[in-house]
Amino acid sequence: MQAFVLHFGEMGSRWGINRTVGQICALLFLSGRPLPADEIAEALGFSRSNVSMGLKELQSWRLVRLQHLPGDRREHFSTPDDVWQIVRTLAEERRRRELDPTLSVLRDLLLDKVASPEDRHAHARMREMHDLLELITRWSEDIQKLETDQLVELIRLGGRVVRLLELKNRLPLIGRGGKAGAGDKADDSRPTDESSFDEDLMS
Amino acid sequence: MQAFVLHFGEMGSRWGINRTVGQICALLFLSGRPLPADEIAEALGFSRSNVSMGLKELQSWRLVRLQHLPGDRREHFSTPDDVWQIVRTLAEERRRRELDPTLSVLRDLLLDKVASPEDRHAHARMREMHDLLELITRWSEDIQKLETDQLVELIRLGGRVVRLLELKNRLPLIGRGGKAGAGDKADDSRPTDESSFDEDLMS
DNA sequence: TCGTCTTTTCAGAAAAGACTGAAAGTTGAA
DNA sequence: TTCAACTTTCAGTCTTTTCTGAAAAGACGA
Repeated sequence: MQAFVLHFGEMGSRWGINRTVGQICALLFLSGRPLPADEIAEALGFSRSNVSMGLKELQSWRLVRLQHLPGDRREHFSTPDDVWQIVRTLAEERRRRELDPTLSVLRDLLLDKVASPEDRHAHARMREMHDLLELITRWSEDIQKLETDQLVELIRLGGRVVRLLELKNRLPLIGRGGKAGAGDKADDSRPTDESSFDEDLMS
Repeated sequence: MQAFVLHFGEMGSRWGINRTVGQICALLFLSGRPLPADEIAEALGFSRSNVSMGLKELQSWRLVRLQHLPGDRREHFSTPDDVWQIVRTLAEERRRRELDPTLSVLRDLLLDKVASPEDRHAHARMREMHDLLELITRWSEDIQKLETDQLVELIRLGGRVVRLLELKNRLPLIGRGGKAGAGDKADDSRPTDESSFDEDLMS
């Protein structure tokens, strides 16, 4: 447990969240029961107030839930039981905090007039970035709608699709170069090379 | 350009990379041509040596390439032309730096003997975490094998699948047997409960 | 080889961030 | 209402990270 908690402390500090927060989260995750702040402070060797800060932060990430145990006035904290739930919450929160604001900045910038040829290039780059982030945002929103077991299957499916394509590439006699395929997405108007992929998949 | 660079500086500092590095990367991305270190320093208002550090860091992330322009002794730097390439490199590098070490720690910890019932629970949690991370690692390795346009299609496909399932749920007359799926979890190898998901998809 | 142009390194200044103890705030039972 | 149990806040300290200028190291042409 020691090692796990310390590792996630380190990991935490590579991300936005700091060591304290990482460790608290790891501890709560491993612990079989909700813990009160003072036990956390004792277990990790942090000051009580530091733990209080950390817990507040974790709550803002929706990673810990506060609950009251009968016969104990102290507040107890716990992470969700399901690892997948934790990861999903984390992903969603990161999207909200990082992707969304970035997209919003990009949208604004794309409204500006292009003047110099230097700007022209920069503008085009921003659009590419914008489109990419929008695609990912949309995808992650969709993903969030799935039940966890469906999500797991979708991930496995992804892997299988890749391996399938890979296999196909090794047997070039089957791969004819296809066209076809009706409109798709549309939102970015360019005639993406379309077809090939889903057609291959579905066949 | 100003705004874009500043924004990515901020974003950078929320991630592991620092403001300087984020700004340098953003600047190179927007700039239509490779830039020498001193131009970067001037454009961003950092000291020459700071830029040198930043570039070194960016190179360790494989996000910038060094090149020599004819007739100029200075080294020039540029990001890949393709946004997708950048994001993919970033993802791969993060996996290497964050997921892999974590998995390795978890694997080690899972070898330890379980003693107390407290440990029992912690052990189980670590296993869940391990399995999840392994699934994601595998998936991301698979994903990396695709050409960019295939990847884009796969992402779109994912979204479409979700919307399809969602639609199906809204028309319960079609949806026979809910949930399904016997054992889930567990490593891989065995014939995963298979069916339910992809069968639904393919039909 | 030297001299010039360029990059890297590094010790320490400056800034940012984490952490603490003390004090103020909150809550619920009596 | 008061008190004790508990939580939060915050000013200040300590730690870490970032950034700089000066100096060393490297590269190239003459």
